[in-house]
Amino acid sequence: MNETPNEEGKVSTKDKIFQVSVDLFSEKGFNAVSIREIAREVGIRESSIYNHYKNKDAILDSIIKYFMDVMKSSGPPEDIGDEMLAQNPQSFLKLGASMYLDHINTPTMNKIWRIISIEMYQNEKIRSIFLENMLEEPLKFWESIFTQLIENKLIKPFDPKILAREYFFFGVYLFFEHFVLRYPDTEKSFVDVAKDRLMEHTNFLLSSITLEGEK
Amino acid sequence: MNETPNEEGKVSTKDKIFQVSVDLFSEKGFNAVSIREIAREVGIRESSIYNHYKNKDAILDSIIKYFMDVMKSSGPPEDIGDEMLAQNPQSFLKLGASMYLDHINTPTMNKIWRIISIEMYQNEKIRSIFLENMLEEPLKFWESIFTQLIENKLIKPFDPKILAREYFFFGVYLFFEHFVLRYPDTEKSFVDVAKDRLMEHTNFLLSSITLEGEK
DNA sequence: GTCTATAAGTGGATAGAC
DNA sequence: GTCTATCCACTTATAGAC
Repeated sequence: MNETPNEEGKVSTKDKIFQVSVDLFSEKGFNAVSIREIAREVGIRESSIYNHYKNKDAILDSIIKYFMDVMKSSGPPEDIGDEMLAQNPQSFLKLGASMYLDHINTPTMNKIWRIISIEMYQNEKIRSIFLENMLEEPLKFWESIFTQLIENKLIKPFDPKILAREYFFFGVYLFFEHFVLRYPDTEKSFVDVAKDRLMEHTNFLLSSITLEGEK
Repeated sequence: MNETPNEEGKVSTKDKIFQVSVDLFSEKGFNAVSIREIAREVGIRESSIYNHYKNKDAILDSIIKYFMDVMKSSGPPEDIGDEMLAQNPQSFLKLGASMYLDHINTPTMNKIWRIISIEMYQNEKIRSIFLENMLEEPLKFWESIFTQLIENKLIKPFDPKILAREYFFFGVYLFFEHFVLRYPDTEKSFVDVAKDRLMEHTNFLLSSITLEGEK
């Protein structure tokens, strides 16, 4: 779980296995990677893997646990402050999305996002993590934001459920495009790509829902 | 390739293999299904499979070929008629999307859509089919539609590229939600689900871009 | 066109020496 | 904690009898 060297300046074998597994799983998918391949890449024999992880599934479990720990420790963007929401909805939508993306912008996290996108269709645990944390929870969050914006008469009174979907599904589309389709073929991180395109989408949405007097 | 019985009232073994493979691949993914499993389900020995298909890859190839043939024979929605486009853009957006979906609405095609969504990340042929036919080509089509609508002064003069994305991303999202996420857990076909939700999206977009006088 | 038999390889996982 | 050696289940695919 620890990617950095310890005090002796060495990376533990368990960490090496973790990191190599993240690399290989994200490239080929969990099933297409063998314990032998991981061991070879780490530089040990396959039987030695079992001194660190009970079995192959346990490696994937620890990767998902790492992912969830990072996501939780980053915290939701709810603490941005009500002042900005009340005074400048434009900035809130733009900044809120950026903050939501920033804390998942490391090479390891980007690879795990890819693993999630690959394994989602067959791994029920991964699927439910995505559904709850990357779909249902954010939709509720943005619905509450749009509800506030409407109550404060800062935007036109559309159905906040529809607004949340129109706003957030574009982010899911970007996720699909980047991690599943790997399109466009880019070396850039998801966050860097998504920020620009989300800005365009946010601007378009805002131009539709901002009250005339506020323009 | 032929799902219906022939004149003797019998389904050929090759067709059985095809259909069973579609069923199994769409449930478990190509790699997770063995030739043995297909043979068992068909009711023959695994060696007999090789009398009909050269190898396992050839089965998947024939499935993709079937998919492409159906897509091509259905034709693009460009022949809907310019009159409707000129006179009633609302109907065009709604009807155009429906027509685009209708010709892919069979149980077999739905299962192949699922296979495509599963194999896209690792099968370069399938990935490029999706990118070209389900992403780039439709985006170009809708961009040309919005360009016409703007030229005819039927909608506000937004950037047609942005409009195409803002309209079409929702369809890609629905694809992702239905075939990858399988959410919500539904027995309904993609088309039936997508039509209703696309209508909502189309209405929202139209409310943003329709000229005030036209409302 | 289907069968039996078998080849040749890869997979996850364990036992026990060091 | 790493190694060698090994097990056994399972994979795709082929040869040849019927």
